[in-house]
Amino acid sequence: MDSLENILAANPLFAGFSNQELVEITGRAIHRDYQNQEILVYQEDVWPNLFVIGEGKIDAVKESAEGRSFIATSLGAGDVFWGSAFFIEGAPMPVLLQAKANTRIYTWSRDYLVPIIRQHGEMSWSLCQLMISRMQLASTIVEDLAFQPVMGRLAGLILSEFSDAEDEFKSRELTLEEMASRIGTTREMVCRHLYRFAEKGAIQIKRTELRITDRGMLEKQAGK
Amino acid sequence: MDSLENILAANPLFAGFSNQELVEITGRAIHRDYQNQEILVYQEDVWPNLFVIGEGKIDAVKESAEGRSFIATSLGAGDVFWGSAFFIEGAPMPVLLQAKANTRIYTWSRDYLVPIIRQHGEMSWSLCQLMISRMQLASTIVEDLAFQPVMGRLAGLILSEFSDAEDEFKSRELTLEEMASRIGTTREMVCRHLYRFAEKGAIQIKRTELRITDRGMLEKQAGK
DNA sequence: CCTGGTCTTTGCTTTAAAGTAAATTATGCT
DNA sequence: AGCATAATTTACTTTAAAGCAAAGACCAGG
Repeated sequence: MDSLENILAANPLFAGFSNQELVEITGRAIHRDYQNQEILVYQEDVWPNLFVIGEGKIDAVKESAEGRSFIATSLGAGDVFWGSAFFIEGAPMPVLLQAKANTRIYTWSRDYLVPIIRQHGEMSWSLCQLMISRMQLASTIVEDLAFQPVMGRLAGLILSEFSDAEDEFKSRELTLEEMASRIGTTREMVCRHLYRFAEKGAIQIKRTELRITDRGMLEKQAGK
Repeated sequence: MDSLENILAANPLFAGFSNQELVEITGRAIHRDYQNQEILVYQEDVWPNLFVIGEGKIDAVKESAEGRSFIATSLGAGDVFWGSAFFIEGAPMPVLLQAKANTRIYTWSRDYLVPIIRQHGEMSWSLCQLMISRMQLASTIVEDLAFQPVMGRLAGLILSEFSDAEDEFKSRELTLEEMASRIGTTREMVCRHLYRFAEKGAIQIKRTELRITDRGMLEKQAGK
């Protein structure tokens, strides 16, 4: 595991600070550890903190009243995230945050960090840039949900998860359920479409492994 | 029409500036006028500007290769928007911007405005807050597309567009096509579901007017 | 007042997606 | 190794959404 100092030094968000300031900020961070599957914050909670991931993995998940879930994004070591209430008082979390591995995060409260950010134009600016890139992610999700049928979204998912599995079978790291949650459908649909892709020769599948045999076909399906 | 000075004075984004600075910034704005339906910027374009709407209305629209379109949001007088490239060099527009009325905007280029923003922590901070609120909008859209069937999304749309039409018929300002674009479906589907709502007693409809008769039923459908 | 164009409405057909249930195969644990 | 549990696969059914076509209503302009 990397030290917090090294993590911040590598993060553009903290690039504008002097060493001394960084030491101070580092000292004020509160670290918390989570087990795999543990929930950090629930959707709709008002959570006025910003954090950076030391190690592990966190999924940002939307859950419906009926129990379906949609994984909006996954965050990993070095990534920065926040509760909406960090920026806007009383604003609720639009997603639930759940650890997908043993995870350590370093958090700062709104009360401590916001005054520092407001003084440092550079840091606010970097935050703006980070938000723009997140926005682009969200934008892609909307596009896919609005225009692409399940098959197209699944093709995109396969390409992003198994792009290094063109020459050899690669273990399916995601369960059907998880794949379904990433593209907004059910595990049965994912399974059926996987086999449909296999029939058409785009992929080969075993029960626990997958391999891309015709990337072009998948790209066409994904509308790229 | 309001003067640009008044518009900026009312906008939290420019709250941190002195009168003198505001005069300078106002002087550097370039105004442009658009006819109804005219397109300001195309999706995927690299457009490094920020603007405020003086008057009129602008829709942010996603278009699919097959010709379907999805209206992500509508902006009106006083609203601030930007091209992604204003923040991140080379970043393409995630949406197309189209005037939905005769519209005047005041724009600033990245080259002029970004250095000013980076120096003013307050302005960057306000931008962060604005982005968070936009993100929450996007978040709601994803939630609706992922979890709500067309009927639920339509119920939500009716509630937001006709909330002041509980006692009397209100002219349908949006065409079926436009409603469809806002919830990601087709005009025929919108029409059918409108009549289904009418059958159940949630609304009353004439060809060009609409009236809510059972708000509770719509809210339940919309999942609120 | 007629006419062409746009918008709305409706019926009918097709397709995609989802729900249900059950069999099969892996996995982890004792 | 054996057993309980979780994940995958498949068949079958139901439902939602979309596509297509045509009829009706309205509007603007000649």
